[in-house]
Parts: sequence; structure tokens; C-alpha cells
Amino acid sequence: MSSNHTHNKKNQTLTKNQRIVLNLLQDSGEPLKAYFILNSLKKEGLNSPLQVYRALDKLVELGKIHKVESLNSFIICNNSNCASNTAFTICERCGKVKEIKNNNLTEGVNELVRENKLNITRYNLEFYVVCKTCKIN
Amino acid sequence: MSSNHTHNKKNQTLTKNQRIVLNLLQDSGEPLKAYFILNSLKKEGLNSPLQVYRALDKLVELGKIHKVESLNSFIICNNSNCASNTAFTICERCGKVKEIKNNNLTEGVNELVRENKLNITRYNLEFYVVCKTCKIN
DNA sequence: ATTACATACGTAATATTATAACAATATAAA
DNA sequence: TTTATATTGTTATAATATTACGTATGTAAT
Repeated sequence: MSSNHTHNKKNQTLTKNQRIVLNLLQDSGEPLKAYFILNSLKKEGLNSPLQVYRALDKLVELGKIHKVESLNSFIICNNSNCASNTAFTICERCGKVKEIKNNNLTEGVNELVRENKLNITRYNLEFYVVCKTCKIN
Repeated sequence: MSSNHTHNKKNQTLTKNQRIVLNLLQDSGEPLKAYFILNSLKKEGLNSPLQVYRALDKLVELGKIHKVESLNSFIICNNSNCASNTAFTICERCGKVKEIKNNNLTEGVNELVRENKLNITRYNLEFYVVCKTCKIN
């Protein structure tokens, strides 16, 4: 009856294809491209692009992963309550992508959205940066 | 010596291909896809995707147009001083895209960026909305 | 004017990303 | 069990974007 149990239960509702795609993204932590996922999971029985895209679509819909639009890539969701909103930093030098968690920035964006009376259903924010590691070097 | 003259001067530095692509996007005002642009401009002498993509790349670089990443489309820049930053609302029902101009929202985003000490070089913000027209109907 | 350089051009081929169409199967609900 | 819904597997194809190559053009320095 741990929270772990609940988490497993949730994942059990996923189909085999959905689960192996999610696992790969989870293990990687990085944004992966659909055809890279396909190639990586050939041995697990994924044979066609559609199988990958269908799994990805479903996982995006469930909020378990996000699409990084400007990279045509998919990344695990690190933010349990981000719903369908996404906010990333993308390092222009090394390509590293980080999801911006519920902090001042997303709080602030929510406020701005309210203030501006925008009828927002969801948003996708991509901030291009030079990450700390790259800045040093 | 009007401001119009300056504007023309600027456009004169564009090549033929760049100018006809820019004109199409200007006249349309909507986000257009590369291959739509290609088909539209066949009569003007554009024959290959590469000619379109090269013109688009240059125009993006010059800040005259923007790419709407999640739509794989390109739209005229309505905001003379947006540099390489972009902020759009995209209606989920009718697909209408509007560039958010220098108002409270982008001001606020800039502030948030400063506050959070993010080393931002540029950003791309996509807000999915239900636009006024669609909301009524 | 001539060289050197960068930029842009045209064309063909190809790579990458994503979807359509269809028949079969599994899963959940009535 | 019957019905409805979602998912699967497969083939084919559409849509988006880039590589490679050789040529032409514009610009600036010599």
C-alpha cells in the first residue's frame, strides 16, 4: 500500500508497447527521437514507426512524457503536476534539455496568463540557454 | 526619405527568392508550411524545397519571419523588436496564430527570466488558446 | 581589372519525421 | 455473451527537411 504500489498500478494500465517506450524514456532522461526509440526497441518487438508514434501519442496524452517541439523529440515528464503544460530549457551548445519544475517561473507564467485574461488551455515554453557546464568551458 | 524608403532599402538587400517568400508570408499573415510556399511560388520560379528552406532560414535569421515550431510553419514577424524571441497564441479550434506583441506578457516573461537568473539567449513561447471567435460559437 | 572570398543559386538525390488504411485482436462494459 | 472501445501489427505513403555538388553572383581588397 505504499505510494510505489499506486505508481505500479498506474503503469499496469499501460500496454506493453506503451510501457517499454516509457521505460526507455525514463531510463534515458534525455529527449529521444521517435526513430531512435524504434531502433532501440527492435529487440523488444517494436517493428514499425506507427507502433512507436502510437505509444508516444498515448503517453503524451497521459502526461507521462512531453514532446519538445523544436527538437522533434520526446522526454520523460519530471513534474508530476504539470498536466499538459510544458516548460523547458534547451542548451544551445550541448543540447541538454531540462524541464522547468513548478517554481517561480511557471508560477509567474500562470500569473501572467491570468493577468492577461488569455484563454489558455495549455502552453509550451522553450527557453534556449547556455547551461552552466557549457558556460564554464 | 520616408520610413517607407528605409524599409524598402532593407528589403532590397534580400535576394529574389527571399523576397518572394517574404512577400507571400506578408500577404498571407498566417503561418504557412514550406511545401505550401513551394507550391504557391512555382510560377515565380521556385522549383525545389531547398530553395524555399534556404530563403526561410535566412528570413528567420534576419528576424523577418518566425518558425512556429509546433506547427512546422512559418509566419511573418509583426513585431519589429522581437529579435529572436517569439511568443504566440495558437487557437486549438481554428488554428489561428497570433504573435503576442510587446505587452505585459512578454514584459513579464523578461522579468521572470531576469529574476530566475536563467542564461537565456532566446525563447519560444506557444500558448494554446480558444480564441474569442471560437469561444462564441 | 583581377583575385579572393563569401553568399546564393539550381538540381538531384536522399534522409528524417509522421500518418493513412485495413484487418485482426484484446479489453472493458452492458 | 454481446457490444463497444481501444490497441495491435503491417504495408504503404505522405510530409518535412537536409546533403552533396557544381555553378553563378556579388563584394571587397589588391
